[in-house]
Amino acid sequence: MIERHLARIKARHSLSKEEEQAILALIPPARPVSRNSVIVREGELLEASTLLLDGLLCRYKDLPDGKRQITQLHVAGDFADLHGFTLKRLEHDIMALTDCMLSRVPHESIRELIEAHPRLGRIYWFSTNLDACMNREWELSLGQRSAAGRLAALFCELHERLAIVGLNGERFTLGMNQSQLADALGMTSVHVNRTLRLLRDQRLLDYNRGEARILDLDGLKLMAEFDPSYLYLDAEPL
Amino acid sequence: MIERHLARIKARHSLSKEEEQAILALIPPARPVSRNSVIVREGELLEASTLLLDGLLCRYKDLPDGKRQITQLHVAGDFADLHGFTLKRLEHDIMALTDCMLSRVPHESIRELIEAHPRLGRIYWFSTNLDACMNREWELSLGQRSAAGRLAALFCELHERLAIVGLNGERFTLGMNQSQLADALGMTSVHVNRTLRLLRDQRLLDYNRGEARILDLDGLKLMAEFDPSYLYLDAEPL
DNA sequence: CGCTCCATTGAACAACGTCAAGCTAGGTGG
DNA sequence: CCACCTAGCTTGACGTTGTTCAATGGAGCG
Repeated sequence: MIERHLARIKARHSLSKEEEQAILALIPPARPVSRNSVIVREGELLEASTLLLDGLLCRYKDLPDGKRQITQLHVAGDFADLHGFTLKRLEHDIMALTDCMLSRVPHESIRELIEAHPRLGRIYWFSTNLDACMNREWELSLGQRSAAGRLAALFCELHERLAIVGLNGERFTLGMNQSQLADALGMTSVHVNRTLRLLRDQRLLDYNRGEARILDLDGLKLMAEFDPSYLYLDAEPL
Repeated sequence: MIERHLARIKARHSLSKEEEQAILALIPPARPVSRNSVIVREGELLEASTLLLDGLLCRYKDLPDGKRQITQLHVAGDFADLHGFTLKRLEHDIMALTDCMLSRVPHESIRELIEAHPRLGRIYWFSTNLDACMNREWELSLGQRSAAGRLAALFCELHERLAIVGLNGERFTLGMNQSQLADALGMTSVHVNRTLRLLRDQRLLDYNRGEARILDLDGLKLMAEFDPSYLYLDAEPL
């Protein structure tokens, strides 16, 4: 499953044999983590970053009054908290949305890797910048798109990102219930339910108990005004 | 005005004399840019990053139907597009909200700097990760806070960030009109106007033609449920 | 069988957007 | 100095989107 991480990188940058070997040597054996486990707590001091090899994670922030915003999703191949390498503590939690396989990479190893391979340092820096691009796209969604547009944009993004690591297809498992979708999209679970029905009635998307099925990808893209350029699938060489 | 950039770094990390000198040597003389100029266009190939020494910039994304989301503001001392060092092209525009002083730092110089000073490399990586923290905080605002809460949170954040570079005080110039505030907060200018009146009537904030005056900072923080930990003013050593 | 979690639905309501009209301040030209 | 011009602010009336509250239903599981 480590190939998914390599695929994620190679979708944007070429890797020499040496670089590829260095990355493979970096990654310890994965361990399973079950659905709904909190992987990283806000404020906790970190000495390693978590690579997601299988399953789905989310980052979320809570307000004192109990409101929650899911700020990002992570699919297989993603480093969930590579930003922890420089931040040392996160300002959000990270939770497993499905059963997952995780590998903990010590910051010390990352530091050695990028000192030996400065270009890999820039590639991983790129990777955290790419996360920020997705954060900004979600800001656009939350601020400007309608409820249906936000839902459509979310599924367009996931479809693209899963395809990169070979998990493409019109069906995929999200594991999120409607209440969690609501927390990601800045709406209530009741309204998520109604908007999902709307999309189903329009034969765009079917979502049932954590299982997504895309019925009409072009229709979804149109509804979302989706432009995948923020995913940098045609990145410049580093 | 270069001290503002140093102050921004030093608010989170110590700098040795050598590192400080290396940064100072990096930064070319600033040039003025007038209000409403577009500094960087989406998709444009970048060979330098822009350091903001005075004034205010914003990043924004547009949808095909004309809706605009301002995803981040930059105050004096910020690198506006350091993420361009690895991304090479941005997925958003950058525009001057006020008359500004800018310095263009070639990517080649940045690369030499961080190869000579790996710790500065990590500090600048931290800086782009900090930008992402603000993006996530804005996601939280856009998704979960009320209109008044979003406005309050924006001004709390700006007050903190300006204080870091020595521009503190209850008054400051934003230069944004109500329509631009609306684009940043995911609402309409009409609703911004009404919400500003609400905050003025509650003696929390006075905003008049681009000039902000904070009347009751604690009250604003309460209204925003503001927690400044995402600004990392107590960062761990790198 | 009963429990629990989640999805679904309806009705009332609140928040925010839309449209349109006036208003104000500051700039410009005579 | 005044007349006018324009961008942006303000306000009201009304429409739409999304929320709240509460009840019902369905699926998996011990």
